[in-house]
Amino acid sequence: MDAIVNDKRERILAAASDLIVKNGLQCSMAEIAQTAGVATGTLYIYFSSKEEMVRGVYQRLTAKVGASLIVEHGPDVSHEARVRRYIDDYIGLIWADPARAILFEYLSNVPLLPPGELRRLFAPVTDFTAKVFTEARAAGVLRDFDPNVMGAYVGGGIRNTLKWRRANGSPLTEAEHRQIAEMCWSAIAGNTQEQALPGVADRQS
Amino acid sequence: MDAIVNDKRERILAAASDLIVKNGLQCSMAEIAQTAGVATGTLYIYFSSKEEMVRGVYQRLTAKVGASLIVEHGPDVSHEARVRRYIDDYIGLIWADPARAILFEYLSNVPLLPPGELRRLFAPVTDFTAKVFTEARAAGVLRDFDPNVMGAYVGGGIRNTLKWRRANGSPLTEAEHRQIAEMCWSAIAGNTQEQALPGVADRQS
DNA sequence: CAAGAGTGAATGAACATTCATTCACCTGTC
DNA sequence: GACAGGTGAATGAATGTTCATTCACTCTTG
Repeated sequence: MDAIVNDKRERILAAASDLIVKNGLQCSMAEIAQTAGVATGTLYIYFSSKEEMVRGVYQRLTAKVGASLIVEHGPDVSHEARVRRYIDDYIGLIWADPARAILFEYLSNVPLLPPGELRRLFAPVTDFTAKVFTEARAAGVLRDFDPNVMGAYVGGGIRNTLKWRRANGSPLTEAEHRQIAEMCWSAIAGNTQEQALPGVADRQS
Repeated sequence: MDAIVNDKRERILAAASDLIVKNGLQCSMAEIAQTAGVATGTLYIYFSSKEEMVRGVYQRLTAKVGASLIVEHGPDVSHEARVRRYIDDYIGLIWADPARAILFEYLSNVPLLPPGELRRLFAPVTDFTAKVFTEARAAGVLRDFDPNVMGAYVGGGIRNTLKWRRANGSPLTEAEHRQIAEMCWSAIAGNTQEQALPGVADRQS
């Protein structure tokens, strides 16, 4: 019962996601229903309108992003390691599923969803990012810039780099992954030269 | 005669740009025509279809971007200065006109314009970026990464940072501008340590 | 210079199509 | 048989595109 309800809702959102990636928001409700294997009218049982269904698609997306980025850190994990972990997870997340990345980029720039609403739906992720960056900054690990600015810079850089890279068709090598992470870290790392920590992996020439 | 023709085409593209920013690609041809002060049928004199008109809008955009970023450098301008100038121009360009930035971001992610076509239309700008970065890298000023990767990273970082920043409503201070430029430079600057400048404030934890 | 003929950009009402939304009717379950 | 979830054809509004018509302007001719 409840499982079926959720299953249908999930299938509708998955179908809508696919078609939005392919054709944008002009994809028809009939096509979405057909892809999901339900009748047109069923869409309106789960969502009051197309616009609200799109909101559901975006929300589903933020949930997955949050699941990939938000992690609990034990007290033994250094701030630098937390930030580096965040960067790695972000790169992995964006590269792992091209369709998801395209959908995210598209919906984030569509006039239908105003910026204020996007920020509200995305709050769990941005809050986590702000927390990690703020604490790292307080520990002197990051620059003395606004943590939100640093978060936005790193995220935008990663997404745009991988978007360009995706067009190439070839897989992302481990070396490239490391290069991008290095750019991210250099952009926001604090000026305090404590990188000469004993035991911590140091950057090769 | 010719001036009038260009004037009308220009007015149509300007109207379309405005309405796309406001309502996305669903804006109607009738509305665009009305905003431009012409009849509906006139649109089809200058463009064979709505899709081609959108292409025209994007092309008009790339022309403006190119005009802001592409500069001739004399032989006395150092490679570092060229890259820093590029970063500054990019920040200025994106911040100067919010509507233009939104339009650019939206059209760059719309399924109607496939990535291959976007790259083709944007080639003059990316070619210039690649040239500046490639030469700077050859001079040892930049990291030994793919110049296109570095260009994409910096551009994406700037655009996303300013997009987030724009939502705040407050103007961009000179200090913020410098901070963003610093993140860009640090991300791509070569490892050759000529930045060990004396007098730089460093805070030790 | 005057007048007639020609040109093609501009127009906007009409057309065909597409599409979000609705609702009368199923179908399985208790 | 009552009820809830599900269905898909019907509907009416919206929209991209067309095209017969207008008209300001230019060219030709007497």
